[in-house]
Amino acid sequence: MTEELSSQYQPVEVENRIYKKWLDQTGGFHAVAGDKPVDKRFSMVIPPPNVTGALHLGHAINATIQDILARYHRMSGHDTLWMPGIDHAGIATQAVVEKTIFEKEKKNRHDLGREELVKRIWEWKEKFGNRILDQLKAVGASCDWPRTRFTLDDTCAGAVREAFFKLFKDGLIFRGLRLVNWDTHLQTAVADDEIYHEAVKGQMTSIRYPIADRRDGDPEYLVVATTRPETMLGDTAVAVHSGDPRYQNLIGRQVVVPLVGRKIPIIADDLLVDPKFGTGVVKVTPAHDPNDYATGQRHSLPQINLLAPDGKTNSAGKGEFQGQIFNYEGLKFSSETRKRVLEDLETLGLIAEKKPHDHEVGHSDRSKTPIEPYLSEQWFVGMGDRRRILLADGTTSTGLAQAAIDAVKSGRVKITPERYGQGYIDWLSQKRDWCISRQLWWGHRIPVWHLRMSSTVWLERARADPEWAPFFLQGEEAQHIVKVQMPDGECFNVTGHRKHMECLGEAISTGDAEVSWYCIPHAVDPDAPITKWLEAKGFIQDPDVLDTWFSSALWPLSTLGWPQKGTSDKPEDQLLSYFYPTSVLSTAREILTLWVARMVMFGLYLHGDAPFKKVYIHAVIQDGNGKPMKKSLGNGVDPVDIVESHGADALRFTLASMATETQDIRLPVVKDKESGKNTSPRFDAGRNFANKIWNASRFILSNIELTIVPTLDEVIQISDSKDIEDRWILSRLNDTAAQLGGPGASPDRPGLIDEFRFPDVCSALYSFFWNDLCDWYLEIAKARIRRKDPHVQRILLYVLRSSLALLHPVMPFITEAIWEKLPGSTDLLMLSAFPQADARLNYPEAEAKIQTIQQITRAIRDIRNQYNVDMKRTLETTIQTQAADAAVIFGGAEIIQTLANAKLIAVGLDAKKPENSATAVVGSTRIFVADVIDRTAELGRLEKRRSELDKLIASSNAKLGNEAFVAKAPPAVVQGLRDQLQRQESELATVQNSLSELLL
RNA sequence: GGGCGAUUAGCUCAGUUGGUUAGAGCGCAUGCAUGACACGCAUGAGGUCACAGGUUCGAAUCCUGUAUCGCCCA
Repeated sequence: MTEELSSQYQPVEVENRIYKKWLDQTGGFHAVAGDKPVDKRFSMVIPPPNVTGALHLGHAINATIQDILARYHRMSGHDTLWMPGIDHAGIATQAVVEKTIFEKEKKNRHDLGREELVKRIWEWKEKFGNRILDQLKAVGASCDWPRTRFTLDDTCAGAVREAFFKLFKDGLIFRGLRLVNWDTHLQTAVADDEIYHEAVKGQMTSIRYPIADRRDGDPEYLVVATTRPETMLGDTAVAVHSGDPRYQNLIGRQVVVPLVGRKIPIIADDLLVDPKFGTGVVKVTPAHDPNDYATGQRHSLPQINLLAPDGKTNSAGKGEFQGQIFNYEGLKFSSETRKRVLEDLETLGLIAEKKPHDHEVGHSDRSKTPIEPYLSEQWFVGMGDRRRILLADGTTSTGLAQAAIDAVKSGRVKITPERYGQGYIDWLSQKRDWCISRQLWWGHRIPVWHLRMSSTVWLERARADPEWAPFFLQGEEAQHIVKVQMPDGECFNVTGHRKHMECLGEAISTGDAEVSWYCIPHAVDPDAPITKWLEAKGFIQDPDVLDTWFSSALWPLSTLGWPQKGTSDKPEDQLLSYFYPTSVLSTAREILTLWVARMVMFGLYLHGDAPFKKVYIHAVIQDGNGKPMKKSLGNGVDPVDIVESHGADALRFTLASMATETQDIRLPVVKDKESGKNTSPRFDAGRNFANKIWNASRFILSNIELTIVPTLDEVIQISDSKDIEDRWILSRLNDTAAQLGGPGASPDRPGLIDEFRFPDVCSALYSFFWNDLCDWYLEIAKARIRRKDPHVQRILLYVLRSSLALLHPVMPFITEAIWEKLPGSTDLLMLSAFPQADARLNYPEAEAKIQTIQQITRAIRDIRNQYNVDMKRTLETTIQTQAADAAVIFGGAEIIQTLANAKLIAVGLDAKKPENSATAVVGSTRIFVADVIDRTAELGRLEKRRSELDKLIASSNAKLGNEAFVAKAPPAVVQGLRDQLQRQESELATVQNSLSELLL
């Protein structure tokens, strides 16, 4: 049957079949809540990829890392859940779909209408949304696929409404007028991280503002420089530095804003104004610049918004100046209005100076158009400190941000590499309120119903209609909870408040004032009767949707079933109580703040514990020149291409080898000549290793005739017999298992996988399998293998099975494919036990002896190569050595003779150097190979070694001659150096000896 | 402007609390169709640890400064 195995591993032939086998036999890697203790459970949530996305190397490296962890823990006997899913990615998805619709049908979203657009996006999602999950499967991800979640599905939506209700009830969600980043093309607020900055060529214009009510000695104008002259229409102050002597007596006076004619104050603000820069006078436009906004807050300045949502100047953009009417309403704000303002100022002679000025302008990542700071009403989650907030575990904190800071500071959440913890804390420490509303149609509709009318009407209704009464009569100020009874008797809690949290009595006493009520029904079902009830009463649902990060922040909770105990009432689905908090979150650093911090906040606030114990931040892969991989640069490598060309295991092994703790890693990118696709020679390393595993296994399989699996005891018994190489390879195997971790690992003694040291995991596996097993053990054992020695067969099968198990988390496909061909394999490898190190398999004496044997073998091979002796010629070798080593060499004579193709003529202290022989020196041992002498070459070799030794000995002597060193260095170090010096001197003597013999 | 990271062999990276002759893979050189594998085997060459100071008996490792590259925040 082994003849069918080709001499080169063909991943495409096995990967699909193996993956299907896993799915079939594990129910799609299905995990259920069981009854294991907490330290025998392992859970992760996948960072949900964007529904519009395709797999890139960042996903691939992260999926590899997570899958290594999942498979390792599963094999270690832990109940293991890896929760998959995708993110609806609000603005990104809507923009993509809108764009395709426009290209095909020339219709924009307003032509389609909200309902139709959302329907189209869902259709699009059904069609393309699973592509990235299929790609994750192609790299071998063992996620619990039947539990796949989508951030916009019913379960996640229920969690969003529950979270919103609780936040609102506790006063942590509020409505406010803030400056947001406005995308005038998509007509929505966008987050800071959705903006990129681009240098544009602009102009710095200096404008004269006439001083109002001039007194003697006053200048006629104050000169103000700006790159955005159109914003002057909304100026509400000009500012100077309080210590600036030029303007000292003008502070508190007024200037007239040209074109609009408004009188505005001259204020002193030392934060905004740098007296050394420009004229030392700055215009202040609170509604159109973040710094000016802050200045406006400090000085209680009015905010004049000039911008309509579509990017045109609104009705505030007009006025009268010097008897003339100026009107800019309806003009594009940053282009047409700017042009006209400049022209009008020019005509009035109010431009003092114009000069070119390059500056950075924020652009929307989605529409590629310039961002306008825009003052608008938005919903916010309050991050800052307040009297106290109650967390779900009953403890309190001063605020959401503070709670998340404390979780990391206290070690409750451990971030690896540690240095990233500081960035997380710094970002949260700003405690900036989180704007959660987006003027989009794709996303979680904000669950707020709003009604505005005069307080007298409210009061009339409350008196006349008992259904209205609760809003006025039962509201508890502290909780803002109202119980509303439906006509059929069902009750719903509703939380809500009137604008600015006024108390009801005051509102009514203000007479006919307009009063707004915001209601948030406590209902997980979006079609619950309460919403109909509210709408029948005239309440209208907020048109906006929530920031995508709001639902992402709930991801560890919502996927596990929160606010319920699990995803269903069945015991096996009680995921939240069994798997929360999750064990590890593996992700990229750029979302540490936007996503990770918010998950921690919500986890603590809503469910009383941080959502994960550890956060692992993986490195970012760049191209060979240190440039980030970007579509626009065309320097990206598509992991799916690598799966096709090299196999998933090669991809995984290579990526895991690169997953260091530095911030960035480079992957040299080359274009494949045949396919024209980007690839990298680095992946060859993984492919070659897979091929090596394949061929070694093929060799072993074709040479064993066993039907049952050897037990550990059996193997120990065999290894205790005469063959030292058996003890040696078992000891090496055992050491490798101990390094990686496995069931024997604990928090006190973590293995390399537990410590996220993936490159070390890979190199341990590589050097064991390739160097120890293939290069040495298989070669040593070949003679026994050929003569069908039953002992060696058992050792081979035992070592191969263990090796495959150790390799499986990193290279699951090939190991499973070989495993199924092994005698006695009934279960899947992925469900077998991860090898555990066992002290009985440590053989230090065998390791030391084989090391000596290896050194002798290499020395003989070296001579063969140096003198170009044909491989086929057997080298007659004499070894002159101490008695102790002689015994070892004698014991390993067969190994040396086979591997070096040598014949040992004599070994011992009195072994004589034959005529015309070459000499190799290993410590104090001399190895003579007969009849290959080349005097010149030999002299060269020995001289070179002598000069190396001279230097080393000089350096050792210098250190040991230093009294301070001997006195202060630890005794072990001093002794170690003395021993080393002795060895060096002994080797030098041997070399000298050989040299003088040669010169005779 | 503030913070973080990187700089070690031609390339990509390791190098744990400072301590014996700084390691690996790829690439390179030489030889090899050897009953698992040429995606292989054997052997070898190749490093002033970015630069300049300092601390120390001792520095790739700790400190200060400089340069270059990159990331994050403003």
